[in-house]
Amino acid sequence: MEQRHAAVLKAAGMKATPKRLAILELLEAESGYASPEELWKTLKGRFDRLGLPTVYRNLEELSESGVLTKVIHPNRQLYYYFCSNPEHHHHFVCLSCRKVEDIPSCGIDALEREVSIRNGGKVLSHILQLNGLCGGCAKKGEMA
Amino acid sequence: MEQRHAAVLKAAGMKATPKRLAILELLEAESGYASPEELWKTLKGRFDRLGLPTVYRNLEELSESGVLTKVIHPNRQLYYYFCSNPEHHHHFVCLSCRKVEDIPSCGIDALEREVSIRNGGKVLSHILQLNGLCGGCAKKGEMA
DNA sequence: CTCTAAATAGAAATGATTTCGTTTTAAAAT
DNA sequence: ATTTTAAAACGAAATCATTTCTATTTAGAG
Ligand SMILES: [Mn+2]
Ligand SMILES: [Mn+2]
Ligand SMILES: [Zn+2]
Ligand SMILES: [Zn+2]
Repeated sequence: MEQRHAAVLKAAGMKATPKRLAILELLEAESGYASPEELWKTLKGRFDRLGLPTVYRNLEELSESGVLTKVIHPNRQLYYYFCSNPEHHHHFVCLSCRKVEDIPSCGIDALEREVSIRNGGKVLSHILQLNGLCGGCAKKGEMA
Repeated sequence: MEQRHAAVLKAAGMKATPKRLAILELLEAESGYASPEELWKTLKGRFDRLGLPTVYRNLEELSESGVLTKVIHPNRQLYYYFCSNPEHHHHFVCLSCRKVEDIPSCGIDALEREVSIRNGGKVLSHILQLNGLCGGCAKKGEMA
């Protein structure tokens, strides 16, 4: 499993450092998204030294190379999620327990075409995210 | 036109203050989205006193009552846009000139149903935004 | 016109995120 | 195995967009 992550990092042109591997392992084990500070608090015990800026930097780099996914949260803080699904897809994120579920298909290809054709514009990226309560949390009716 | 905005504010349960009306007029005249500080710099000359926190507060309140639309920007700063289209729809935002164009339809209703049925979750909100370059900017090939 | 809850001012605080100069390290090259 | 070096990490300090707080003003109901 460590090999797998090391290969992913190598493929992304990034050095396979112990801290990066630890971040990936922790995030993969999580069922949901996590904040830089939360990851730092969990991981700093496993290293002699681990700076919060290092966690921020790595999460951002991993997100840019597509290894991690950024979550857009109403509170405007940064959250990241590990998703191994290589297909283009989007996410349903629970605002209560932070679970993330895949949304397999989106009609965005069609929308992109429409924008191009109608206005001559060029779509560089898109954001599609459903926010809500997962099955478990919806039952409990809680907002943690 | 001032009457129209006053009515909108009243309908939203908000007092029609001169500053709120000025914010709405300015944003309606804009073809694109604007930041709180930009609006403040433009408007503070028109009032004896106008605090930046007031602009922030009003933009947020107007956004919460649905009068304005928040733009999700990669630089993580706040931007707001005035859109008078009352139908449910989404936006294509130009990262260069900040123009905003309506996206009339989205397949999100279907996705919401799918999430509910498949996992028993409850979709509380969704984000769909296309980022890119509008027709004009795509031609120029510029990123301001 | 009076009254009051809502809105605003403005200075100060906040705090998540980033920067910077230095030190350490992964991994390529010998 | 050792050397080399560009990348990564440190961590204290800075940044700066956004929010908070208390006193003051005002929109609009009665
Ligand atoms: Mn996924
Ligand atoms: Mn619109
Ligand atoms: Zn949940
Ligand atoms: Zn444009």
